[in-house]
Amino acid sequence: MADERRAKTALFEAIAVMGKAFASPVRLELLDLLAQAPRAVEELAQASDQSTANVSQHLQALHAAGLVTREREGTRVRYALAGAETLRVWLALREASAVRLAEVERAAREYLGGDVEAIDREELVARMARGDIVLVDVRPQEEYAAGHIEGARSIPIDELERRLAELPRGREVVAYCRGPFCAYAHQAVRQLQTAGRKARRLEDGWPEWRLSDQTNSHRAA
Amino acid sequence: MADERRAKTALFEAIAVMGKAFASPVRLELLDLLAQAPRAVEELAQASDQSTANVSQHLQALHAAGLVTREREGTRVRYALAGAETLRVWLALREASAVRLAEVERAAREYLGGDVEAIDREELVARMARGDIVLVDVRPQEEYAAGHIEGARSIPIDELERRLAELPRGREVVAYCRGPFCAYAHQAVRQLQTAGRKARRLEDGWPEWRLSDQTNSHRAA
DNA sequence: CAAGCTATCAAGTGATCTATTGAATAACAA
DNA sequence: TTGTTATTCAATAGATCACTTGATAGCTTG
Repeated sequence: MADERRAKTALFEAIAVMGKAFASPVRLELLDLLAQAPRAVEELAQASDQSTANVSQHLQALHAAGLVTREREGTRVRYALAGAETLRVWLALREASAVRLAEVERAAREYLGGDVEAIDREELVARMARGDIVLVDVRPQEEYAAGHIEGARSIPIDELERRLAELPRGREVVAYCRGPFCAYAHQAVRQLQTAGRKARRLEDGWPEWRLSDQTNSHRAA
Repeated sequence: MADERRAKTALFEAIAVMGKAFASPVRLELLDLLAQAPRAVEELAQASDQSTANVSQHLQALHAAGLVTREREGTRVRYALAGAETLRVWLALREASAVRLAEVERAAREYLGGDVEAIDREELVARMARGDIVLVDVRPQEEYAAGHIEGARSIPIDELERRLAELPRGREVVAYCRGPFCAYAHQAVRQLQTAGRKARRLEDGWPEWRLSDQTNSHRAA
Protein backbone atom coordinates (compact mmCIF):
# COMPACT_ATOMS: atom_id res chain seq x y z
CA MET A 1 0.00 0.00 0.00
CA ALA A 2 2.58 2.54 1.14
CA ASP A 3 4.86 0.90 -1.39
CA GLU A 4 2.35 1.46 -4.11
CA ARG A 5 2.09 5.13 -3.20
CA ARG A 6 5.83 5.48 -3.28
CA ALA A 7 6.06 3.90 -6.71
CA LYS A 8 3.24 6.05 -8.07
CA THR A 9 4.81 9.22 -6.68
CA ALA A 10 8.14 8.26 -8.23
CA LEU A 11 6.43 7.82 -11.57
CA PHE A 12 4.77 11.22 -11.54
CA GLU A 13 7.94 12.85 -10.30
CA ALA A 14 9.81 11.36 -13.23
CA ILE A 15 7.25 12.67 -15.69
CA ALA A 16 7.31 16.07 -14.01
CA VAL A 17 11.01 16.29 -14.85
CA MET A 18 9.94 16.73 -18.43
CA GLY A 19 7.01 18.92 -17.45
CA LYS A 20 9.35 21.34 -15.70
CA ALA A 21 11.26 21.79 -18.94
CA PHE A 22 8.17 23.43 -20.42
CA ALA A 23 7.78 25.83 -17.52
CA SER A 24 10.07 28.61 -18.70
CA PRO A 25 9.39 31.09 -21.51
CA VAL A 26 13.04 31.06 -22.51
CA ARG A 27 13.08 27.29 -22.89
CA LEU A 28 9.87 27.41 -24.90
CA GLU A 29 11.40 29.88 -27.28
CA LEU A 30 14.46 27.66 -27.63
CA LEU A 31 12.26 24.67 -28.40
CA ASP A 32 10.38 26.73 -30.94
CA LEU A 33 13.62 27.68 -32.65
CA LEU A 34 14.95 24.13 -32.56
CA ALA A 35 11.72 22.92 -34.11
CA GLN A 36 12.81 24.73 -37.26
CA ALA A 37 16.41 23.62 -37.43
CA PRO A 38 19.27 22.39 -35.24
CA ARG A 39 21.45 25.21 -34.01
CA ALA A 40 24.51 26.03 -31.96
CA VAL A 41 24.32 27.73 -28.57
CA GLU A 42 25.55 31.08 -29.80
CA GLU A 43 22.98 31.23 -32.59
CA LEU A 44 20.19 30.39 -30.19
CA ALA A 45 21.40 33.06 -27.79
CA GLN A 46 21.29 35.65 -30.53
CA ALA A 47 17.90 34.55 -31.84
CA SER A 48 16.37 34.62 -28.39
CA ASP A 49 18.11 37.75 -27.09
CA GLN A 50 19.67 35.98 -24.15
CA SER A 51 23.18 35.69 -22.80
CA THR A 52 25.14 32.69 -24.03
CA ALA A 53 25.60 31.38 -20.51
CA ASN A 54 21.90 31.53 -19.81
CA VAL A 55 20.99 29.76 -23.03
CA SER A 56 23.63 27.13 -22.37
CA GLN A 57 22.09 26.47 -18.99
CA HIS A 58 18.58 26.21 -20.34
CA LEU A 59 19.77 23.89 -23.08
CA GLN A 60 21.29 21.68 -20.46
CA ALA A 61 17.97 21.59 -18.65
CA LEU A 62 16.25 20.61 -21.89
CA HIS A 63 18.88 17.99 -22.46
CA ALA A 64 18.42 16.55 -18.99
CA ALA A 65 14.69 16.36 -19.70
CA GLY A 66 15.40 14.38 -22.85
CA LEU A 67 13.98 17.03 -25.14
CA VAL A 68 17.06 17.88 -27.15
CA THR A 69 20.13 16.10 -28.43
CA ARG A 70 23.61 17.54 -28.24
CA GLU A 71 26.43 17.02 -30.69
CA ARG A 72 29.87 18.49 -30.72
CA GLU A 73 30.89 20.01 -34.02
CA GLY A 74 34.40 21.25 -33.72
CA THR A 75 34.32 24.28 -31.52
CA ARG A 76 30.54 24.48 -31.46
CA VAL A 77 27.84 22.31 -29.97
CA ARG A 78 24.85 21.65 -32.13
CA TYR A 79 21.55 21.12 -30.33
CA ALA A 80 18.52 19.56 -32.02
CA LEU A 81 15.01 18.60 -31.03
CA ALA A 82 14.91 15.01 -29.86
CA GLY A 83 12.28 12.94 -31.60
CA ALA A 84 8.81 13.63 -32.90
CA GLU A 85 7.28 13.17 -29.43
CA THR A 86 9.03 16.30 -28.23
CA LEU A 87 7.61 18.30 -31.09
CA ARG A 88 4.19 16.84 -30.43
CA VAL A 89 4.24 18.03 -26.82
CA TRP A 90 5.31 21.51 -27.77
CA LEU A 91 2.69 21.85 -30.48
CA ALA A 92 -0.02 20.46 -28.21
CA LEU A 93 0.95 22.89 -25.47
CA ARG A 94 0.99 25.84 -27.84
CA GLU A 95 -2.36 24.84 -29.28
CA ALA A 96 -3.94 24.31 -25.88
CA SER A 97 -2.63 27.60 -24.54
CA ALA A 98 -3.96 29.42 -27.59
CA VAL A 99 -7.39 27.89 -27.14
CA ARG A 100 -7.67 28.08 -23.35
CA LEU A 101 -5.78 31.22 -22.35
CA ALA A 102 -7.16 34.52 -23.54
CA GLU A 103 -3.84 36.13 -22.70
CA VAL A 104 -2.03 33.99 -25.27
CA GLU A 105 -4.52 34.94 -27.93
CA ARG A 106 -4.13 38.56 -27.04
CA ALA A 107 -0.34 38.39 -27.01
CA ALA A 108 -0.36 36.59 -30.36
CA ARG A 109 -2.53 39.25 -31.94
CA GLU A 110 -0.29 41.94 -30.55
CA TYR A 111 2.79 40.27 -31.97
CA LEU A 112 1.38 39.32 -35.36
CA GLY A 113 -0.48 42.51 -36.08
CA GLY A 114 -3.81 42.39 -37.89
CA ASP A 115 -4.91 39.03 -39.17
CA VAL A 116 -4.23 37.98 -42.70
CA GLU A 117 -6.19 35.55 -44.84
CA ALA A 118 -5.04 31.96 -44.36
CA ILE A 119 -5.26 28.75 -46.32
CA ASP A 120 -5.29 25.28 -44.75
CA ARG A 121 -3.08 22.33 -45.53
CA GLU A 122 -5.71 20.44 -47.43
CA GLU A 123 -6.52 23.27 -49.79
CA LEU A 124 -2.84 23.95 -50.26
CA VAL A 125 -2.22 20.38 -51.40
CA ALA A 126 -5.13 20.55 -53.85
CA ARG A 127 -4.07 23.88 -55.34
CA MET A 128 -0.44 22.83 -55.54
CA ALA A 129 -1.46 19.74 -57.48
CA ARG A 130 -3.27 21.97 -59.96
CA GLY A 131 -0.22 24.19 -60.29
CA ASP A 132 -2.48 26.98 -59.20
CA ILE A 133 -0.23 28.69 -56.70
CA VAL A 134 3.35 29.45 -55.81
CA LEU A 135 4.46 28.32 -52.39
CA VAL A 136 7.12 30.43 -50.70
CA ASP A 137 9.12 29.61 -47.59
CA VAL A 138 9.95 32.96 -46.00
CA ARG A 139 12.07 31.66 -43.15
CA PRO A 140 15.83 32.22 -43.03
CA GLN A 141 17.74 30.16 -45.53
CA GLU A 142 19.28 27.78 -42.98
CA GLU A 143 15.86 26.75 -41.81
CA TYR A 144 14.74 26.08 -45.34
CA ALA A 145 17.91 24.05 -45.84
CA ALA A 146 17.16 21.98 -42.75
CA GLY A 147 13.80 20.96 -44.13
CA HIS A 148 10.85 22.45 -45.98
CA ILE A 149 7.59 21.68 -47.70
CA GLU A 150 8.13 19.90 -50.99
CA GLY A 151 7.65 22.28 -53.87
CA ALA A 152 8.29 25.42 -51.87
CA ARG A 153 10.90 27.93 -52.94
CA SER A 154 12.98 29.84 -50.42
CA ILE A 155 12.72 33.60 -50.26
CA PRO A 156 13.65 34.81 -46.77
CA ILE A 157 11.45 37.63 -45.62
CA ASP A 158 14.40 40.08 -45.70
CA GLU A 159 14.88 39.48 -49.39
CA LEU A 160 11.27 39.33 -50.43
CA GLU A 161 10.98 42.94 -51.49
CA ARG A 162 13.89 42.95 -53.89
CA ARG A 163 13.16 39.48 -55.25
CA LEU A 164 9.53 40.14 -56.07
CA ALA A 165 10.25 39.72 -59.78
CA GLU A 166 11.03 36.03 -59.23
CA LEU A 167 7.38 35.36 -58.53
CA PRO A 168 5.23 34.82 -61.62
CA ARG A 169 2.52 37.47 -61.88
CA GLY A 170 -0.27 35.12 -62.86
CA ARG A 171 -0.46 32.88 -59.80
CA GLU A 172 -1.52 33.41 -56.21
CA VAL A 173 1.31 33.26 -53.67
CA VAL A 174 1.11 31.28 -50.45
CA ALA A 175 3.69 32.09 -47.81
CA TYR A 176 4.57 29.98 -44.79
CA CYS A 177 7.08 30.23 -41.99
CA ARG A 178 7.69 28.79 -38.53
CA GLY A 179 4.13 28.32 -37.41
CA PRO A 180 0.89 30.12 -36.61
CA PHE A 181 2.66 32.42 -34.14
CA CYS A 182 5.46 33.39 -36.50
CA ALA A 183 5.22 36.87 -37.96
CA TYR A 184 7.15 36.28 -41.19
CA ALA A 185 4.27 34.88 -43.23
CA HIS A 186 1.95 37.68 -42.09
CA GLN A 187 4.56 40.24 -43.06
CA ALA A 188 5.15 38.56 -46.41
CA VAL A 189 1.47 38.53 -47.30
CA ARG A 190 1.18 42.21 -46.44
CA GLN A 191 4.20 43.08 -48.57
CA LEU A 192 2.91 41.03 -51.48
CA GLN A 193 -0.52 42.58 -51.30
CA THR A 194 1.00 46.04 -51.19
CA ALA A 195 2.83 45.10 -54.38
CA GLY A 196 -0.49 44.22 -55.95
CA ARG A 197 -0.13 40.46 -55.73
CA LYS A 198 -2.75 38.03 -54.58
CA ALA A 199 -1.35 36.35 -51.47
CA ARG A 200 -2.34 34.29 -48.46
CA ARG A 201 -0.47 32.58 -45.65
CA LEU A 202 -0.50 28.88 -44.81
CA GLU A 203 -2.33 28.55 -41.51
CA ASP A 204 0.59 26.83 -39.87
CA GLY A 205 4.25 26.25 -40.52
CA TRP A 206 6.90 23.73 -41.34
CA PRO A 207 6.96 21.78 -38.04
CA GLU A 208 3.22 21.13 -38.18
CA TRP A 209 3.47 20.06 -41.80
CA ARG A 210 6.34 17.74 -41.05
CA LEU A 211 4.51 16.14 -38.17
CA SER A 212 1.27 15.65 -40.05
CA ASP A 213 2.89 14.20 -43.12
CA GLN A 214 6.27 12.64 -42.56
CA THR A 215 6.55 11.43 -46.14
CA ASN A 216 6.35 14.95 -47.53
CA SER A 217 9.43 16.08 -45.68
CA HIS A 218 12.29 17.04 -47.92
CA ARG A 219 15.81 17.59 -46.83
CA ALA A 220 18.31 19.46 -48.95
CA ALA A 221 21.95 18.43 -49.29
CA MET B 1 12.63 46.03 -33.07
CA ALA B 2 12.67 46.30 -29.30
CA ASP B 3 8.91 46.34 -29.55
CA GLU B 4 8.94 43.12 -31.47
CA ARG B 5 11.09 41.49 -28.83
CA ARG B 6 8.77 42.66 -26.08
CA ALA B 7 5.75 41.23 -27.89
CA LYS B 8 7.47 37.94 -28.56
CA THR B 9 8.57 37.63 -24.95
CA ALA B 10 5.04 38.37 -23.80
CA LEU B 11 3.75 35.61 -26.04
CA PHE B 12 6.14 32.98 -24.73
CA GLU B 13 5.53 34.10 -21.19
CA ALA B 14 1.82 33.61 -21.69
CA ILE B 15 2.33 30.12 -23.05
CA ALA B 16 4.69 29.32 -20.19
CA VAL B 17 1.82 29.99 -17.79
CA MET B 18 0.30 26.78 -19.04
CA GLY B 19 3.68 25.07 -19.19
CA LYS B 20 4.26 25.77 -15.51
CA ALA B 21 1.07 23.93 -14.70
CA PHE B 22 2.68 20.72 -15.92
CA ALA B 23 5.76 21.20 -13.77
CA SER B 24 4.55 19.58 -10.56
CA PRO B 25 4.07 15.85 -9.95
CA VAL B 26 1.04 16.56 -7.79
CA ARG B 27 -0.67 18.52 -10.52
CA LEU B 28 0.13 15.83 -13.06
CA GLU B 29 -1.51 13.24 -10.85
CA LEU B 30 -4.55 15.47 -10.49
CA LEU B 31 -4.77 15.86 -14.25
CA ASP B 32 -4.47 12.13 -14.64
CA LEU B 33 -7.33 11.59 -12.23
CA LEU B 34 -9.48 14.27 -13.84
CA ALA B 35 -8.87 12.68 -17.24
CA GLN B 36 -10.98 9.78 -15.97
CA ALA B 37 -13.85 11.68 -14.42
CA PRO B 38 -14.72 15.04 -12.87
CA ARG B 39 -14.22 15.07 -9.12
CA ALA B 40 -14.53 17.18 -6.01
CA VAL B 41 -11.52 18.49 -4.09
CA GLU B 42 -11.85 16.06 -1.22
CA GLU B 43 -11.99 13.04 -3.52
CA LEU B 44 -8.92 14.21 -5.37
CA ALA B 45 -7.10 14.76 -2.11
CA GLN B 46 -7.86 11.24 -1.01
CA ALA B 47 -6.98 9.69 -4.35
CA SER B 48 -3.65 11.49 -4.49
CA ASP B 49 -2.71 11.22 -0.81
CA GLN B 50 -2.46 14.95 -0.30
CA SER B 51 -3.94 17.40 2.14
CA THR B 52 -7.15 19.07 1.02
CA ALA B 53 -5.63 22.52 1.22
CA ASN B 54 -2.71 21.52 -0.92
CA VAL B 55 -4.92 19.94 -3.55
CA SER B 56 -7.18 22.99 -3.53
CA GLN B 57 -4.22 25.21 -4.21
CA HIS B 58 -2.93 23.06 -7.02
CA LEU B 59 -6.39 22.97 -8.54
CA GLN B 60 -6.46 26.70 -8.49
CA ALA B 61 -3.15 26.77 -10.30
CA LEU B 62 -4.57 24.42 -12.92
CA HIS B 63 -7.64 26.58 -13.19
CA ALA B 64 -5.57 29.72 -13.68
CA ALA B 65 -3.71 27.91 -16.45
CA GLY B 66 -7.01 27.12 -18.13
CA LEU B 67 -6.59 23.38 -17.74
CA VAL B 68 -9.61 22.62 -15.57
CA THR B 69 -13.10 23.93 -15.13
CA ARG B 70 -14.70 24.55 -11.75
CA GLU B 71 -18.35 24.16 -10.88
CA ARG B 72 -20.05 24.56 -7.55
CA GLU B 73 -22.35 21.69 -6.62
CA GLY B 74 -23.97 22.57 -3.33
CA THR B 75 -21.32 22.31 -0.70
CA ARG B 76 -18.75 20.77 -3.05
CA VAL B 77 -16.81 22.07 -5.99
CA ARG B 78 -16.52 19.80 -8.98
CA TYR B 79 -13.39 20.14 -11.07
CA ALA B 80 -13.14 18.73 -14.58
CA LEU B 81 -10.59 18.65 -17.37
CA ALA B 82 -11.11 21.61 -19.70
CA GLY B 83 -11.34 20.58 -23.32
CA ALA B 84 -9.72 17.95 -25.46
CA GLU B 85 -6.60 20.10 -25.95
CA THR B 86 -5.74 19.74 -22.29
CA LEU B 87 -5.96 15.99 -22.51
CA ARG B 88 -3.87 16.04 -25.65
CA VAL B 89 -1.06 17.91 -23.90
CA TRP B 90 -1.08 15.57 -20.94
CA LEU B 91 -1.04 12.46 -23.10
CA ALA B 92 1.68 13.86 -25.35
CA LEU B 93 3.80 14.74 -22.31
CA ARG B 94 3.31 11.32 -20.77
CA GLU B 95 4.15 9.62 -24.04
CA ALA B 96 7.22 11.76 -24.64
CA SER B 97 8.51 11.23 -21.12
CA ALA B 98 8.04 7.48 -21.45
CA VAL B 99 9.98 7.43 -24.70
CA ARG B 100 12.75 9.87 -23.84
CA LEU B 101 13.37 9.45 -20.12
CA ALA B 102 14.74 6.13 -18.99
CA GLU B 103 13.76 7.02 -15.44
CA VAL B 104 10.06 7.15 -16.37
CA GLU B 105 10.28 3.76 -17.99
CA ARG B 106 11.99 2.37 -14.92
CA ALA B 107 9.48 3.93 -12.53
CA ALA B 108 6.60 2.61 -14.64
CA ARG B 109 7.98 -0.93 -14.58
CA GLU B 110 8.47 -0.66 -10.86
CA TYR B 111 4.90 0.50 -10.35
CA LEU B 112 3.20 -1.88 -12.76
CA GLY B 113 5.12 -5.01 -11.90
CA GLY B 114 6.06 -7.46 -14.64
CA ASP B 115 4.63 -6.79 -18.05
CA VAL B 116 1.45 -8.40 -19.22
CA GLU B 117 0.38 -9.19 -22.75
CA ALA B 118 -1.40 -6.30 -24.41
CA ILE B 119 -3.76 -5.85 -27.31
CA ASP B 120 -3.99 -2.69 -29.40
CA ARG B 121 -7.09 -0.65 -30.23
CA GLU B 122 -7.33 -1.87 -33.77
CA GLU B 123 -7.31 -5.53 -32.86
CA LEU B 124 -9.77 -4.88 -30.07
CA VAL B 125 -12.26 -3.33 -32.45
CA ALA B 126 -11.94 -6.24 -34.86
CA ARG B 127 -12.34 -8.89 -32.16
CA MET B 128 -15.23 -7.04 -30.56
CA ALA B 129 -17.02 -6.96 -33.90
CA ARG B 130 -16.65 -10.72 -34.12
CA GLY B 131 -18.00 -11.12 -30.60
CA ASP B 132 -14.76 -12.88 -29.87
CA ILE B 133 -13.93 -11.29 -26.56
CA VAL B 134 -15.38 -9.76 -23.40
CA LEU B 135 -14.26 -6.23 -22.64
CA VAL B 136 -14.06 -5.28 -18.98
CA ASP B 137 -13.60 -1.84 -17.47
CA VAL B 138 -11.81 -2.41 -14.17
CA ARG B 139 -11.78 1.21 -12.99
CA PRO B 140 -13.93 2.38 -10.08
CA GLN B 141 -17.62 2.55 -10.87
CA GLU B 142 -17.81 6.36 -10.95
CA GLU B 143 -15.21 6.53 -13.65
CA TYR B 144 -17.08 4.00 -15.73
CA ALA B 145 -20.22 6.05 -15.17
CA ALA B 146 -18.48 9.19 -16.39
CA GLY B 147 -17.59 7.54 -19.67
CA HIS B 148 -16.36 4.22 -21.01
CA ILE B 149 -15.67 2.24 -24.16
CA GLU B 150 -18.87 1.16 -25.83
CA GLY B 151 -19.59 -2.46 -25.18
CA ALA B 152 -17.49 -2.68 -22.03
CA ARG B 153 -18.93 -3.96 -18.79
CA SER B 154 -17.90 -2.51 -15.45
CA ILE B 155 -16.18 -4.75 -12.91
CA PRO B 156 -14.02 -2.65 -10.59
CA ILE B 157 -10.76 -4.35 -9.77
CA ASP B 158 -11.78 -4.75 -6.10
CA GLU B 159 -14.77 -6.81 -7.09
CA LEU B 160 -13.19 -8.83 -9.85
CA GLU B 161 -12.32 -11.84 -7.74
CA ARG B 162 -15.81 -12.46 -6.38
CA ARG B 163 -17.54 -11.63 -9.65
CA LEU B 164 -15.48 -13.98 -11.79
CA ALA B 165 -18.56 -16.06 -12.52
CA GLU B 166 -20.11 -13.20 -14.48
CA LEU B 167 -17.54 -13.67 -17.21
CA PRO B 168 -18.40 -16.34 -19.77
CA ARG B 169 -15.83 -19.10 -19.76
CA GLY B 170 -15.52 -19.47 -23.50
CA ARG B 171 -14.23 -16.05 -24.47
CA GLU B 172 -10.98 -14.23 -23.93
CA VAL B 173 -11.20 -11.29 -21.53
CA VAL B 174 -9.68 -7.89 -22.30
CA ALA B 175 -9.31 -5.53 -19.36
CA TYR B 176 -8.65 -1.81 -19.56
CA CYS B 177 -8.33 0.98 -17.02
CA ARG B 178 -6.96 4.52 -16.82
CA GLY B 179 -4.11 4.22 -19.25
CA PRO B 180 -0.80 2.52 -19.92
CA PHE B 181 0.56 3.56 -16.51
CA CYS B 182 -2.46 2.36 -14.55
CA ALA B 183 -1.94 -0.82 -12.59
CA TYR B 184 -5.55 -2.03 -12.51
CA ALA B 185 -5.58 -3.75 -15.90
CA HIS B 186 -2.27 -5.45 -15.19
CA GLN B 187 -3.63 -6.68 -11.89
CA ALA B 188 -6.85 -7.83 -13.50
CA VAL B 189 -5.08 -9.84 -16.16
CA ARG B 190 -2.93 -11.54 -13.55
CA GLN B 191 -5.95 -12.41 -11.44
CA LEU B 192 -7.83 -13.74 -14.45
CA GLN B 193 -4.90 -15.83 -15.58
CA THR B 194 -4.51 -17.26 -12.10
CA ALA B 195 -8.16 -18.25 -12.32
CA GLY B 196 -7.38 -20.08 -15.52
CA ARG B 197 -8.88 -17.57 -17.90
CA LYS B 198 -7.37 -16.29 -21.08
CA ALA B 199 -6.87 -12.56 -20.60
CA ARG B 200 -5.00 -9.57 -21.98
CA ARG B 201 -4.97 -5.86 -21.27
CA LEU B 202 -5.79 -3.08 -23.70
CA GLU B 203 -2.54 -1.22 -24.35
CA ASP B 204 -4.00 2.07 -23.22
CA GLY B 205 -7.03 3.34 -21.36
CA TRP B 206 -10.24 5.25 -21.60
CA PRO B 207 -8.84 8.77 -22.15
CA GLU B 208 -6.76 7.63 -25.12
CA TRP B 209 -9.74 5.81 -26.58
CA ARG B 210 -11.95 8.81 -26.15
CA LEU B 211 -9.46 11.11 -27.81
CA SER B 212 -8.77 8.83 -30.74
CA ASP B 213 -12.40 8.13 -31.46
CA GLN B 214 -14.76 10.77 -30.21
CA THR B 215 -17.79 9.07 -31.72
CA ASN B 216 -17.27 5.93 -29.71
CA SER B 217 -17.62 7.77 -26.44
CA HIS B 218 -20.55 6.70 -24.39
CA ARG B 219 -21.85 8.55 -21.42
CA ALA B 220 -24.21 6.97 -18.94
CA ALA B 221 -27.08 8.86 -17.36
C1' DC C 1 52.09 26.09 -28.38
C1' DA C 2 49.73 30.42 -28.28
C1' DA C 3 45.64 32.95 -29.65
C1' DG C 4 40.85 33.06 -30.45
C1' DC C 5 36.34 31.10 -30.36
C1' DT C 6 32.60 28.61 -28.31
C1' DA C 7 30.57 26.51 -24.64
C1' DT C 8 30.36 25.27 -19.86
C1' DC C 9 31.03 25.70 -14.92
C1' DA C 10 30.67 27.75 -10.21
C1' DA C 11 28.96 30.89 -7.09
C1' DG C 12 25.77 34.24 -5.64
C1' DT C 13 21.40 36.87 -5.29
C1' DG C 14 16.73 37.78 -5.84
C1' DA C 15 12.51 35.73 -7.10
C1' DT C 16 9.22 32.06 -7.28
C1' DC C 17 7.22 27.68 -5.83
C1' DT C 18 5.64 24.07 -2.43
C1' DA C 19 3.48 22.23 1.46
C1' DT C 20 1.88 23.22 6.12
C1' DT C 21 -0.83 25.33 9.47
C1' DG C 22 -4.78 27.53 11.27
C1' DA C 23 -8.40 30.67 10.35
C1' DA C 24 -12.24 32.19 7.28
C1' DT C 25 -16.06 31.45 4.12
C1' DA C 26 -19.98 29.19 1.65
C1' DA C 27 -23.73 26.04 1.34
C1' DC C 28 -26.73 23.29 3.54
C1' DA C 29 -29.52 20.94 7.27
C1' DA C 30 -31.56 20.70 11.77
C1' DT D 1 -30.13 30.52 14.27
C1' DT D 2 -26.45 26.99 14.98
C1' DG D 3 -23.76 23.22 13.63
C1' DT D 4 -21.56 20.58 9.93
C1' DT D 5 -19.04 19.78 5.92
C1' DA D 6 -16.32 21.27 1.90
C1' DT D 7 -13.44 24.53 0.19
C1' DT D 8 -10.54 28.49 0.15
C1' DC D 9 -7.48 32.05 2.13
C1' DA D 10 -3.31 33.92 4.50
C1' DA D 11 1.03 33.52 6.38
C1' DT D 12 5.22 31.18 6.52
C1' DA D 13 9.55 28.49 6.09
C1' DG D 14 12.20 25.76 3.16
C1' DA D 15 13.40 24.46 -1.37
C1' DT D 16 14.14 25.35 -6.09
C1' DC D 17 14.83 28.33 -10.06
C1' DA D 18 16.53 32.21 -13.14
C1' DC D 19 19.93 35.13 -14.54
C1' DT D 20 24.45 37.46 -13.83
C1' DT D 21 29.36 37.53 -13.54
C1' DG D 22 33.84 35.90 -13.98
C1' DA D 23 36.69 31.93 -14.52
C1' DT D 24 37.69 27.54 -17.09
C1' DA D 25 37.86 23.91 -20.63
C1' DG D 26 37.78 22.16 -25.55
C1' DC D 27 38.73 22.77 -30.23
C1' DT D 28 40.83 25.07 -34.31
C1' DT D 29 44.15 27.87 -36.62
C1' DG D 30 48.30 30.31 -37.28
